[in-house]
Amino acid sequence: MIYSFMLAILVGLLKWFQWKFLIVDNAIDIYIGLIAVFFTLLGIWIATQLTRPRVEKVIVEKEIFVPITDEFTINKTELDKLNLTKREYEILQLITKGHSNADIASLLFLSLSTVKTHTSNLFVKMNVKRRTQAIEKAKRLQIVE
Amino acid sequence: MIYSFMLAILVGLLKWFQWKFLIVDNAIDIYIGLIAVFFTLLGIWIATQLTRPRVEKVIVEKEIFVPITDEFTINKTELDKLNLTKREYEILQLITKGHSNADIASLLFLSLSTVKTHTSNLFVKMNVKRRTQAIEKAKRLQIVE
DNA sequence: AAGCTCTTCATACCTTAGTACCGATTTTAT
DNA sequence: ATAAAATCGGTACTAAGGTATGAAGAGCTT
Repeated sequence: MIYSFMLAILVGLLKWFQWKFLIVDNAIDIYIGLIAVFFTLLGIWIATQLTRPRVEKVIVEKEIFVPITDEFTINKTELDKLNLTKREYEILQLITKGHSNADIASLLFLSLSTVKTHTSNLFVKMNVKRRTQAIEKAKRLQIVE
Repeated sequence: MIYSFMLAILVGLLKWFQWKFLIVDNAIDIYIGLIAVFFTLLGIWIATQLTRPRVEKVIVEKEIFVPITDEFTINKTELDKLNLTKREYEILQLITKGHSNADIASLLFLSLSTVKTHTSNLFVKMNVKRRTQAIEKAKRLQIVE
């Protein structure tokens, strides 16, 4: 639309210049020059309108120091050394969470006797005498969270 | 330089056009139109040459994982909340290391009774029922190492 | 000086933890 | 298939943990 409008102006200008050079024949160079300048500017204007601004992206890396997420990973080596059974390890985990033997019996649907048997065997394997020592050792060896 | 070269072409063209319209007087509109189109294109070309691409800096955050300096710092806020006495806190620390009441009595040169009194008061303040729960809570609140 | 908290210790009582020893299934590995 | 390990459960006993209550001295504040 803008361009067609420009063409309209162009036509008008042509008529005007045509009339002009009939009057002043020698001034034709000047008019042509003016046309040249005008259309050059028009071209520049069109170009700036049509061409999207060329954007050159320069990627700048900004270093951000992030503390390693304190993901707990069990020390499998140490855990294997202890040679605990599934049940024993399960019970150890509950012990470290502060559960009593009675609690554990309820949680695992076992009798108190069974839990006591497991804990006793567990302590022998861990080479500790009390559950509090088991907790301390388990946390130190990183075999529980 | 390019522009002066263009002006040279322009001068040449003017002479050519001037000569042309002397020969074919009626064709002036066409020549003017050609001039318009040419200089429009010239303007567009100049514009594309002149406009430098805008440089846009894109800052990309690069995460660098830094191992947590595992310097343990006690959570003073949580510790203050509990309002423990020196002795109680001292005993709590020994409990978390797996010591029995008898051990603690020996270590602190106290009677077993005294240790029991302290632990009992400690558990009330910590709102727990057993030493294992105290351990779990103390570690969770990071008030002991 | 009176009041407060902290500390120490004691007795009595109850609960939980832990050991020892046993028997019985069920899994797992050879 | 057989042996070994793991699981489950029980009784009886001892050890340790925990509660309740009281008492007394030390140190601090008002």
